[in-house]
Amino acid sequence: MASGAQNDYERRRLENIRRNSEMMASLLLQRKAADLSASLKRPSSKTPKPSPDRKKSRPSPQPPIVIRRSLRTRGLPPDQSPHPEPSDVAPSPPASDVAAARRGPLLAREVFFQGPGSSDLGFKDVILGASGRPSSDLGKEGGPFDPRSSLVLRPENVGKVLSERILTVKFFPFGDRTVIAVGNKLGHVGFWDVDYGEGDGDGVYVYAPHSAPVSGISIHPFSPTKVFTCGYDGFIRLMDIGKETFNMIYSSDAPIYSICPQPNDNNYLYLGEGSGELKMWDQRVGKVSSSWDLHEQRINTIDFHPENSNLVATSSTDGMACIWDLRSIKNDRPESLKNVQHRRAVHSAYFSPSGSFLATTSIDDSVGILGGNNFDDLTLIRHNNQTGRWLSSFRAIWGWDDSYLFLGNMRRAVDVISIKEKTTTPLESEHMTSIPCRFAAHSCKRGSLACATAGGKIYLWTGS
DNA sequence: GTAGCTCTTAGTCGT
DNA sequence: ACGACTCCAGAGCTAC
Repeated sequence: MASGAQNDYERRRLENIRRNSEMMASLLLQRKAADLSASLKRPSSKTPKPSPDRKKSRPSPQPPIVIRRSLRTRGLPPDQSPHPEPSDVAPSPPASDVAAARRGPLLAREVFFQGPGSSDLGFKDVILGASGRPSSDLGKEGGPFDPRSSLVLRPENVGKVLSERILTVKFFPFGDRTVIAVGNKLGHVGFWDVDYGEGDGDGVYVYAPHSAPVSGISIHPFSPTKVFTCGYDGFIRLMDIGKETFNMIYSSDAPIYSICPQPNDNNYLYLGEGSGELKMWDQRVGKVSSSWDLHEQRINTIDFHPENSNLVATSSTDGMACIWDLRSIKNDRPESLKNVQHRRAVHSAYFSPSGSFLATTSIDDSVGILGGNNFDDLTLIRHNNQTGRWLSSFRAIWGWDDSYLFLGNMRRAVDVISIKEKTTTPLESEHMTSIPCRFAAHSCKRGSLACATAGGKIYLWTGS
C-alpha cells in the first residue's frame, strides 16, 4: 500500500479520536443540564428531532403500558385500516413500542414498518411462492471454486435494508429466489427480496418485533415460512409468514444473545441467555425443557456439528470456545469435549461444512482453526478484529466447503482466509463503501455471500 | 460481584 | 472533499 493512503488512514483515526472526546465532553454537559432541569421539574429543552426510525433502543426494566389496541382485540377486520406511511409522524405509538408492550401474539401488520407502496402484502407471496419450489443444491456442482477470483459485487446487489447497525444476517434457503433477513440494534427485522425487479419501492420489508437489538435470526431449512428472532429484550418471537403473525414463544428477564435450531429436528431451538446459559426450547411443549450453565459470560454463538447433532460449539465473551456433547453435559459441573482458550472475548465458533474444522474469532486479534484427528490441532491466524464502538464484532464464517473463511476487514473489504495456504486475501470493490461486519453464505447458491454493515446496508457478492 | 470509569472510532448527511 | 453530527456499545480494568 502507498504510504499516502496509510497516512490518510492514520489522520482519519486521530481525527475521530479527537472528535469523540469533544462529543463526550458535550454529552456530559447535556446530561448535567438535563439533571438540573429534571430537579427543577421542567422539561429539558433538548428535544431530538423526530425521525421515523429513531425509536427508543434500550430495553426498559418495566414493560411500558399498552397504549395501542390491535384491530383484533377491538373486534375489527384486519383490513379495516390502511398501513401507515413510514414517514408518518402521527401521534399513534410506533411499531417498536407495540412490540415492547405486548408479550402475547402480534399481527405482523401491527409491527410493520415499511415496504413497497407501504404494504407488506407482496412479501407473503414472495416467501410462499419461493418456498413451494425445491431448494436443491443449485450451484454446488462444478469444479474447484476459488472465491478470491470468482466473487463479484454488482452495483444492483447493494441494498439499504435497515437504518442503524445490523447484528445478524441470514439467507432464506431458496434455490430460485434470493431473499435475505437482517436484524438491527433498534429491534427491527428487515427482509430484502433481491429479485424484486420493477415496481413500487425496492423489495425491502421492515418490521419492528423487538424493543432492543435483534441478536439472532433462525430460518429452518425445512420450514422457511417460520422465522425465529431473538433479542436483547429477552424475547424469542416466531414469525409465521403464512399466518402473518409475529408471536412471542419465549420470554426471559435476561437478554438472549444467540439462537440455533437443531439441524435434524425442527422441534428444538437452542438459545444463549444471560451470563452463559444454554437452553433448549421444545416446540412440542412450548417451553424450555433443558438448561445448562456453560459459560461465565454471554454466549455469542451456538453451532451444531453438521454430521453429529449431539455435538454443539459455543463461543463466549469469557474467552472460551467449546465443543460439547449434549448427551453428557452435567449441569452442576459441565465438561466440554474440547475448548479453545482465547486471550479475550470470543465472538464466534463455527463448524466447517464437513465438520472437520472449527473456526473461532476473537477480539484478541486472532482467528482460530481447530482441526486434526480429534480437534487436537489449533492454528491461530492473526487478524485485526478491533471493530470499536460503532461496528458489530467480526465473525469468521465458512463458505461452501472446508477451504475458505470469510470475515470483515476494517479497510472496507472482505477477508478470505485460505485454510490450506494459511493466507488472508482481501476482496475489494468500488461499490463496497462501508465495512462489512456480519456475514452469511447461501446454503444452496455457491458464491452468494451476504455482508451486513453498521449502517444497515447489505452487500451481496455472487459467484461469477 | 458489581458499579463505575476508560477506551475505542464508523457512517451519514449537509455544505 | 470536508466538517458536523450521531451519541450511552462492549470490553476491560479498578475499587469497593
